[in-house]
Amino acid sequence: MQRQKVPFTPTTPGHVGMYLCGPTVYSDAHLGHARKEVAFDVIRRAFMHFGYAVRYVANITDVGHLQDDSDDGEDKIAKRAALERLEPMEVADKYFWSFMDDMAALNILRPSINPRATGHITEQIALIEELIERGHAYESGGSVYFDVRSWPDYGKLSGRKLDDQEEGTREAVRGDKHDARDFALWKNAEGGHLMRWPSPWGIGFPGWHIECSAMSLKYLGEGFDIHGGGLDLEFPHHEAEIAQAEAAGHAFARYWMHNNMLTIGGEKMSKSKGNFTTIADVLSRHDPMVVRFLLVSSHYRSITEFSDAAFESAKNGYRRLSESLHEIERRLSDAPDGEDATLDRKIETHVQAFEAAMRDDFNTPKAVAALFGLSGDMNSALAAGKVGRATLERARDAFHTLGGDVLGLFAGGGAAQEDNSEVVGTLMQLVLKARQNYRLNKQYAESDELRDTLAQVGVTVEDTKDGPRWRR
RNA sequence: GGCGCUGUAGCCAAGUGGUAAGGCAGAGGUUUGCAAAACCUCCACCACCGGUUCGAGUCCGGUCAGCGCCUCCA
Repeated sequence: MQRQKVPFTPTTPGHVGMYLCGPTVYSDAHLGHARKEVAFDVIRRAFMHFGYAVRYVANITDVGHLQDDSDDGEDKIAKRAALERLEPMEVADKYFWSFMDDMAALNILRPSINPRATGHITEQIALIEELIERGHAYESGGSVYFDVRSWPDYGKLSGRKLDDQEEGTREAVRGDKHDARDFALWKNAEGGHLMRWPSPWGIGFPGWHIECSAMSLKYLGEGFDIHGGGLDLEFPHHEAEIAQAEAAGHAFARYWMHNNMLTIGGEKMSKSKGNFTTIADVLSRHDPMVVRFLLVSSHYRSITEFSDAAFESAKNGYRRLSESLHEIERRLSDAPDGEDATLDRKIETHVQAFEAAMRDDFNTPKAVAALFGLSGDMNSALAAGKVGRATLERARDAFHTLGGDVLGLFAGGGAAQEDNSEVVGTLMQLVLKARQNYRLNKQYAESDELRDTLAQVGVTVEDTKDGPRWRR
């Protein structure tokens, strides 16, 4: 708990246990979620690349927590349920599955364990009972609260002191609490809460923070390695998780990692501000790999600004990399045997630069730069002539391993033409053949017209030594 | 008010005290029927003012600007 970059040492050699705070499933996920998921997915992939076995636990919050601390506050899932005329669990499942679809599209590896809060009510109640026994929590009016005054360490993660905090409106909603800053472990479900469970304190539902303490300890064990999440969860969510676990006598996460926020026009993208773009919306307009590339082009701890220009830039940059890889693969078909020692050394240099960057707090922008270095050297060499098969294979493998396996780019070969039907492919062949005939007859007006028309619908035609090529 | 972060080229974005990675955009050239792609070349008074140092974008102090958390938020 040093609030700085430190070397990582796993609890169990060769193994890494990671817990990631997942979304509350009550509406479509937005780009901010994508940023977080991609950031930690890359971290997980990097550990795997360096030979660690990773157990990756990412939870789903499907209990509707309160909009605020007042007892009559509506919970988000219930609110949505009323709006969509659905059962609360129907809402949770609907957005759970849409979240899963988004993650799959973004090429996020599936979690080893994907626990849901509603499936771990027993564990949460057990943890609350431990806290009451140890005198760090108290029951009041059918609810249970954590007594922050009883736990001096409260605030150590976010570096704050209780007495410095602004109290403001929270005084007004103190309710049953002894101290305005105490937070709920269990809430009385009076007032018609739809999601409710029996407990030693009556019918109710768990507080927001307790699920993560209970589930991470259950699946990763005491003193597990890494806990991650968005920087906006550092306080109070993660602070509360630590207090709950440690006050109950359980060693908690040893390393904390927080991804920084996405901004639009300099302002944080957030649900409450309404200035967000859903992942589904972005994916309808952009190649998911371009989205990933954009996210990975800035460091996870930096604030990242989003704009149309950023997407345009990412699109062109990503194409440069994937085209380079494609060219290598094309050249492989008639490559001469042998290798090029000088080029091999350059490839090795870039591979090492990439790995060094990833070892240094997962510096993906630097790693991406190494990929561009690899691409540049290969393009240069290929422009100058033929390159030996062994060297081409080495470069291709580097692209696949680093860009593909570690950064998660190049999924599905990275081909932008994958979704093209057989019909489109056949039509394009005919059009290109017709255009070639015009060109051979020097009827350039006609051939250019075909090319221009295709360009208007977003199809680019390129004439190469090996014949015409097209892409979208 | 408390805690914390950021300010690097037109845009995005790295940067461990030793004369500023990378990408996009732009300019010139090679190639091309013309393009596209690719290749070659070019493109930074590191917000401002002091200080420490042989040497500071990097450390310290201050100023200005912006942002985040302290309430649900990735």
